Amino acid sequence: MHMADVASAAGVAVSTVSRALSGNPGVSERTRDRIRRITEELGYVVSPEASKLSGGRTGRVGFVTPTIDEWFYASVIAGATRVLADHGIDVVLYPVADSVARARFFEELPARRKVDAIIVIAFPLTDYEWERLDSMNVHAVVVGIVTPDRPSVGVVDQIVGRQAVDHLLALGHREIGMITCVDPEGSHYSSDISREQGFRSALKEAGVAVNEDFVVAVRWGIEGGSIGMSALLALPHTPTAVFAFSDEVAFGAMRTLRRAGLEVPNDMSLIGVDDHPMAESMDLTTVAQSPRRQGEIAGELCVGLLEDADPPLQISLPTSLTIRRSTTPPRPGRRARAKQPPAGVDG
Amino acid sequence: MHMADVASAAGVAVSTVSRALSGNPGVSERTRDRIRRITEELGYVVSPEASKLSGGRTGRVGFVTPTIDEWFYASVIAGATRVLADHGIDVVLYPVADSVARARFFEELPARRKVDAIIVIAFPLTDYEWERLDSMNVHAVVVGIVTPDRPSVGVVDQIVGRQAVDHLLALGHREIGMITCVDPEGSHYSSDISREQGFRSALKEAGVAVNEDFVVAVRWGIEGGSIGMSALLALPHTPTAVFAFSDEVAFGAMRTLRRAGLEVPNDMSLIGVDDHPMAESMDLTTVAQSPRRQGEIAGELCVGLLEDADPPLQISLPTSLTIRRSTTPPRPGRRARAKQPPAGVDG
DNA sequence: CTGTTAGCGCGTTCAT
DNA sequence: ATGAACGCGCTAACAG
Repeated sequence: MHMADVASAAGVAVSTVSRALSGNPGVSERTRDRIRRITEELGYVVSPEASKLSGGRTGRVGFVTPTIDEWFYASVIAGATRVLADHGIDVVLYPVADSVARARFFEELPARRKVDAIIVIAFPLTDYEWERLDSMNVHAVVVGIVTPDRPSVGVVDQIVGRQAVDHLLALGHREIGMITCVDPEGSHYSSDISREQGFRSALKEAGVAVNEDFVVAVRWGIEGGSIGMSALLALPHTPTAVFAFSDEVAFGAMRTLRRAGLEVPNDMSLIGVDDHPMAESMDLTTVAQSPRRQGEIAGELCVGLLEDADPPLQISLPTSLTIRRSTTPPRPGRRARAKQPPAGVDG
Repeated sequence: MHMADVASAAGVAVSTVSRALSGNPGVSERTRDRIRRITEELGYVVSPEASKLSGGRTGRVGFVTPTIDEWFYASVIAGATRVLADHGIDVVLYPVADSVARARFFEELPARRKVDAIIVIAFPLTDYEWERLDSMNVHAVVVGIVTPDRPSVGVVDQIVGRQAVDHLLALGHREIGMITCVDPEGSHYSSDISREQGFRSALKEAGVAVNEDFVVAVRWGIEGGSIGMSALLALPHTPTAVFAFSDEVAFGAMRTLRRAGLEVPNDMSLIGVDDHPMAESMDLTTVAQSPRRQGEIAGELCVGLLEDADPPLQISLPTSLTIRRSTTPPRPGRRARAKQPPAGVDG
């Protein structure tokens, strides 16, 4: 079943069919409709390969992402995929889980010649990596981090940190800790640095000195959060409130607190970032963002770029403080102190 | 930069370059190595479009999946993507979130001519849908549900139900409820039916009659679980233990219990399915499965099929009971009874 | 508005 | 072991 079959069935030339199907001008509406109908009846579809080969687009957008199965990344991909699907664009996945895969991706560029655009999720590229990406000669957009000079959409992580800390300050907390994240290989996500900056500047403006013991860096995730809180509880003097890098980190922190026999928020206030689906169930106060929405906008950005429109280049989305029951004013005289030794896994 | 450039740089014909790069026989190892080196130096990559057009594969596998941003699906995709990437195969996403998108997918078959194989995640296809899929003339594999006559990998949901209920029975429970799931449009996931079958047959074999009031069907997810538990608590006579369709459903159920002032497991034992990343933190007893592993195997199945190997067709993976602190023997005389009215959202 | 023609870049015969 | 030539199915330029 080729375009020629449709052409002869319609009694026209292939070029007419091509024009009709691609939506290009130069065909009468009558002919176009007839050809569409016949195409339908015959169940014919244009071969994307042949189409691309002779000058068209690939109709594909590639996603470079650290993981697929974590909430943030999955949500971004889901949002973008929905939007792109509406435009008939397929999404191809290029996971770069660790530094080896990452180096390999930018070295070999497996997406070369396979996509019309690349979307990079939430990790900062080195100059070399940008150079490689640019060498592909396709559009590139960053989602999750607003990036200067690049089409990008994300939240402003300094503000995220401020919102969280301002809330704790407003409640009366002065001894505030932070559990931030580094990736297993020691590099940074960029959001970690920015959120910590927000944390520090909010405290500074409030005239509160940062106790460096209160800032711990762990591996991202529930387990990391659990370990981070264990470290804080081991301090001779503990904070009365903790800002966790993300909700999942906060969940881990909650686990450690619970297993230590401590109550949130009475013994310790806790605030996260994301508004993860579980946050409501856990009564976790958080700075909400919508990765799904970010993905959708990234998709729209891509579509705009591909259509040679000139869409706005840097889009920053607002985040909002969502107050639940994990934060409360500090209780004078009450201070977190493990009532039971933390379980082994938390140490 | 085309194959011709590599050919002239190497002083050979394009056909030789083609053979060398595609790994086909008919080239001396010396020549092949030299061509490879030059290809590398020039940064040349074969055009997948042109390659496919003249008889090759697309090098792509499509995923038909209800969602991308839920843990189970995301994990399957992540597992498969990793395996397929090792074989140089790209993954393309075809989300079918609702019945409209689903009907449209099988009607228009947007994946036609774009992939070498299709992987369907965890939903049962109708005869018509299979017919459409088969009309694409590519391999199709099902993951999540072991499917007769089709290459598939999954767990046996009847056994899942049995494992859960047997555990509750062994603890001494006799009044056991189940929160199962239907999709928002009333159709079934297949796993729901099978797990309920397991639930019923386990009870039957133990000589315990099923109290039909104890079986409630809700929409999948945390919210659904919350509503399901509210329904059970509203009963004049409540179960002492509940089997939730999945961990996320169980999390919702836990929320309702907590907000009703009830304790798990003392007032109610609760068991889920999956071993979701949050299950450990929530101390949830569960029947563990590994969607990631299922995805990996689905990927391997695909690779085998594409390489004309004949891999095993139906692969069922074991599930294992993971006992945590959400299940305990029933307390005689103690029975779940809301101590506070459930919060509005839970009603 | 429609038909004809010439590539798009590569795999694959068939020769050599 | 290597080269030449054809065709994969389509789009774009040109001709009518």
